[in-house]
Amino acid sequence: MNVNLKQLAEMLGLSQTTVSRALNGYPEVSAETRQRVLSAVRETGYRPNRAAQRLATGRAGSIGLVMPIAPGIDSDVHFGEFLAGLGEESVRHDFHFVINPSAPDDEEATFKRLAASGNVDALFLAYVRANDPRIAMLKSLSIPFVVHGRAIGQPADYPFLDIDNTAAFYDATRLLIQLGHRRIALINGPANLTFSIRRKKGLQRALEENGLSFDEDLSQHSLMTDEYGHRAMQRFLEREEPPTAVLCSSTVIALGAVRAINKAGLQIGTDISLIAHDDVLPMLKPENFSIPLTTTRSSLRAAGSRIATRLISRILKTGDYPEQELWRAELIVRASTGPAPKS
Amino acid sequence: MNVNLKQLAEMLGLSQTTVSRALNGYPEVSAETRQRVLSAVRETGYRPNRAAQRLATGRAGSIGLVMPIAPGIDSDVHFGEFLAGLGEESVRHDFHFVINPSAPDDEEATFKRLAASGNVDALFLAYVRANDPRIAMLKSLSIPFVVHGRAIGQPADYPFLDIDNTAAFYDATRLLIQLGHRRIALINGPANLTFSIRRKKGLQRALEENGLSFDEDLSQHSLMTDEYGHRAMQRFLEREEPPTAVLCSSTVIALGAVRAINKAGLQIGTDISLIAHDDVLPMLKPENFSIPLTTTRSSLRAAGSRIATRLISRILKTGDYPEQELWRAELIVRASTGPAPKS
DNA sequence: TAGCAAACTCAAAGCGCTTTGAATTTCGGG
DNA sequence: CCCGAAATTCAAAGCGCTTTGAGTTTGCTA
Repeated sequence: MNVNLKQLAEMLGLSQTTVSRALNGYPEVSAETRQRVLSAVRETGYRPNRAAQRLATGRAGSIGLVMPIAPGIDSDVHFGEFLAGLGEESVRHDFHFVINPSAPDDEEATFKRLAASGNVDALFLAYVRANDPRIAMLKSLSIPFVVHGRAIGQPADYPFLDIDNTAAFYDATRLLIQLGHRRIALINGPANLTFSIRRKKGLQRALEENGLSFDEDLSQHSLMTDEYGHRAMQRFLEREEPPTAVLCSSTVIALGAVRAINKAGLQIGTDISLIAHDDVLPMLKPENFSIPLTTTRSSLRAAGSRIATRLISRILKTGDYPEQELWRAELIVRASTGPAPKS
Repeated sequence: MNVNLKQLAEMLGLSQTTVSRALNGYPEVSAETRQRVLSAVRETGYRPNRAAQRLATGRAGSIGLVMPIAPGIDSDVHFGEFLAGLGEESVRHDFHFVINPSAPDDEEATFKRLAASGNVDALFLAYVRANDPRIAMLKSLSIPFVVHGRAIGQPADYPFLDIDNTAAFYDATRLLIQLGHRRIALINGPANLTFSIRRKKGLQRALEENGLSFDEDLSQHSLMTDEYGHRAMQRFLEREEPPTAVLCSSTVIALGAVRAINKAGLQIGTDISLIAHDDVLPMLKPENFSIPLTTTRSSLRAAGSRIATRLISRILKTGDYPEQELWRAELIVRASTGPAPKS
């Protein structure tokens, strides 16, 4: 049914070489011949077989991701948004992704398999953990890669794109301190992920620089869902001296936190201040909360798009991009922050 | 650096044939030889090149998806959850996905390209539209596929998995009617998607069967985000005779609707009843809403997993699954539904 | 009109694997 | 101790493409 190069060439009375060259834009084909080839392609609906192309060139036009998955593991909203960013850029260059699901304890092996399979031209790693062994492994793999995030406790000598999480939460905390807050709580992402660690550090640093002490009990780690946000906030509010302000690592967490605050009959922005990190999820905009949320903003989608750009330029050897980028999150003040209540 | 089959065979003093057979579990290899081969693989870290394998066998161990994407298009939370389901099952069979981003108006061509590329063994289609031309196209493609959802206005003579959306919203509406509600609003998904159309039909049918008329003005279509849910609900509440009950096509929509209701000073479950469709997103559980939500429930993730199962069994020609499945959503009554207020 | 570079086109090799059909070895029975 | 069947192993072809190195035309210049 489907035509292949050989048949196409035969139909045209040309050699495979010429047809291939005509298609791939080589200069040594006469304009007339190229036209003939192109219109034959249109008529027959010829599409080159990617596997063969891949085998011949060593390039596949694809980016590989490993998706940790297991019956118990929840999907992460943020993943979809990131993917959208990757896709947005990839589609321009006719690239695709190969997503390899993997049991969480088998991720390294999956990466290796993916790289060796020849199915992908580049790899991408996210959800970086503190001293992440996967990075060293990627470096050993001789295939381009970009890390979204950065490890901690090992030299940053690999290509990455990260946001300055420490600075983001440092700034947020400073704002709260300026408003008079003293007890500032944190509902963070999972404890082993570096962005969580850095955000906590940002909070801690700002507190200490202002002569305040960091209270470990006011810091919670959890999955970034509504439910956990709610639970954590509830627990904070049950304390003898509840915090007067809270930082949330995601607007999804904030959702639950806001609910807990409302339930407790407190008013956001006056009784308690809240700042969330905003990944710019289209599903959930901080400005649409009943009390619009003050946020540290950095678009996850933009990050995805940028990483695709860099990866693709590496593969195609076009353009020249910095190997390491640290984006600054914007602090956007809305109504959820206000002066600390007099106590 | 990486070994290939030829080198491996050379090292072992065997032919490529034998090594290949040993690896792929063919019976005509002596147990001893097989052991030698396997341990050599372990030592060298040999991984077969998938592109070559693909070229030789015609199979790749992959499922192809087309992801519509463009700078303006929002990512959909539901997509990630579905992917998790697909992944959960795929990982068991060492399958992967090839995701091809595509401009929305180029989807058909992208499907064709994907199928012809030889990169995938099966295709998957979601977000079915009313009279979706993509289905006819898939049928013409001679590659297995499963549709998540069903078209309307064309024979259902293709493999699909869908939930009975009509029945779900019919049941939900009946419950509301039994509770005395007469003005029931609907905040639905995009107007061109078949699940939206069917849900509306369910509502309509239940109303008419009970001698109530369907009011087109009480039905809104929108993207399934918090923001649109909020906006739609707000508009409903501004009417002279606001509805006493509302159906939401997603818990994400419900989120915004609840907010609008609260803002209007109304009490959910007494002043106004709400039923949402629950895709079982881990991020947002209906039982955790401040007033737990009555829902029609059907796990999107389970659907993804099931579709992967069917697709893979088709590819591998193992097992035998029904070609068409219509799942029933469960109606789960919680606190957000109550008797209609006396007016 | 010969001669030469430039412009085209081609045949064939090779990417790494599977699989066919044939060759070789092993083994039990006569 | 030979023979045919069963058990192993192998060489080579082929999957569909790119690319090298060489061959053929064409268009000018001298």
